[in-house]
Amino acid sequence: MTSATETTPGSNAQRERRRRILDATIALADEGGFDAVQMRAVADDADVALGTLYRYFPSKIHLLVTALGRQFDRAEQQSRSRQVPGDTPHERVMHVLGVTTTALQKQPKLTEALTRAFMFADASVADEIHDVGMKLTAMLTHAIDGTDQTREPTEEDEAIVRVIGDVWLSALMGWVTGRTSAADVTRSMDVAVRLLLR
Amino acid sequence: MTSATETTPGSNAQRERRRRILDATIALADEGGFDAVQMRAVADDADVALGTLYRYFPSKIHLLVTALGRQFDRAEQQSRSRQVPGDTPHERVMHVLGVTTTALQKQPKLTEALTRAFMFADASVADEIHDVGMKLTAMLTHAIDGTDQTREPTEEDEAIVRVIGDVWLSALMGWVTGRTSAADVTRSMDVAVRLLLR
DNA sequence: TCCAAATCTAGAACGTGTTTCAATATCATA
DNA sequence: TATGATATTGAAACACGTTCTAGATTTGGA
Repeated sequence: MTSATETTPGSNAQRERRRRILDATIALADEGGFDAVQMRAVADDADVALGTLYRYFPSKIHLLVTALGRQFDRAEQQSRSRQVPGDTPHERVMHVLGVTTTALQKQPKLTEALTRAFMFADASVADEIHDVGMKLTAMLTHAIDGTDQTREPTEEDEAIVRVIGDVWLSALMGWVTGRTSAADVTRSMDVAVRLLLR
Repeated sequence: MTSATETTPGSNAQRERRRRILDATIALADEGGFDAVQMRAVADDADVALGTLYRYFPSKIHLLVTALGRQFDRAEQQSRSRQVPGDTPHERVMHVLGVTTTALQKQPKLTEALTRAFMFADASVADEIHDVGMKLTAMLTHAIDGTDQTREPTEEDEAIVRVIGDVWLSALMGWVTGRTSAADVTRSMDVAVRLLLR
């Protein structure tokens, strides 16, 4: 038994199963969105029994929100190191939002699946949701303050970041449900950021 | 055939059926929330066949979003006439939000059902969603400007109203999914309004 | 190495949103 | 009023999330 490949608990075989499940989830979501992530299909593709899938993730929502967390981790790792370009908080925040929105547009089905799961999550998924919220907050706060650390994040910064996150979620909701366009998302964010960071 | 009881199309019997369906929907939602609004139960309570229910409303989401629109109409009628108290836009907006949030808290199950439907609605419900959005926008714009009509709603007013609506939806989402408290909703709104109307 | 406990598998089964269909009822009009 | 079109009914059937069960298989400790 080699060890320490991950911090996830369980035996090697279990970590492997978990990875296969999340990979299958992302692949199915990327192809067909929320509806295509069917529990029987995930189990089949991941080569586990349906009961096992439910042992690892107690519901489709848990499964998708966990997958969202993993995606967020990867995106954050990519962006954390780099300095955010832009001379003002406004410019930097819009840059981060722009880059992210562009990335989401490239995998619209996946975005739809993960966003819907996030919206539908109830109290039993509070931990995972909180996790995702923290990562988003960290990303935006980092953008407001810049990497040069000229100032500490103030309480006001945090409040602004929360409002931006809310507007973003609403905009994403409109987009993934097909009621608005991706350009509308950018437009909404631009207006909100202009109002908040002035 | 007496006429002109409503602007809704169809025969008297059809308008009656439609009303019974929406009444049953609201009653079930008020008692047990989103999950309790089961299509078979709605059909039974409204004394129509399941197929008839689907002829009137093509999905559970359409049904609930239409019910939401009806509730909004009633709330709007109540508030439209009255002058919104408060000397500043901030005070007036917070008053409207406070009154509405209090009302929603009194029927948490109903709020949960209608909010969830709103969040889940896809493009096929765009018209109904747009309708609800317009009503909310009108209410908030009215509050910002006051009844005394000292000024026209500016483009900025409209942008602010949209952002407030977004924050409100996010806050409601957290509350109806049991992840945050009703007090958190008020707090979120207060912070957002303070940031936007300064 | 052997055994008990934990885990995994295959598959059936249940609940609820949605679809479908044949039979019946209602309506609008000639 | 008769008749064809339209609406309603009742019931069955399907899809997918979820639960449950009985029998392998794996695992970890004596």
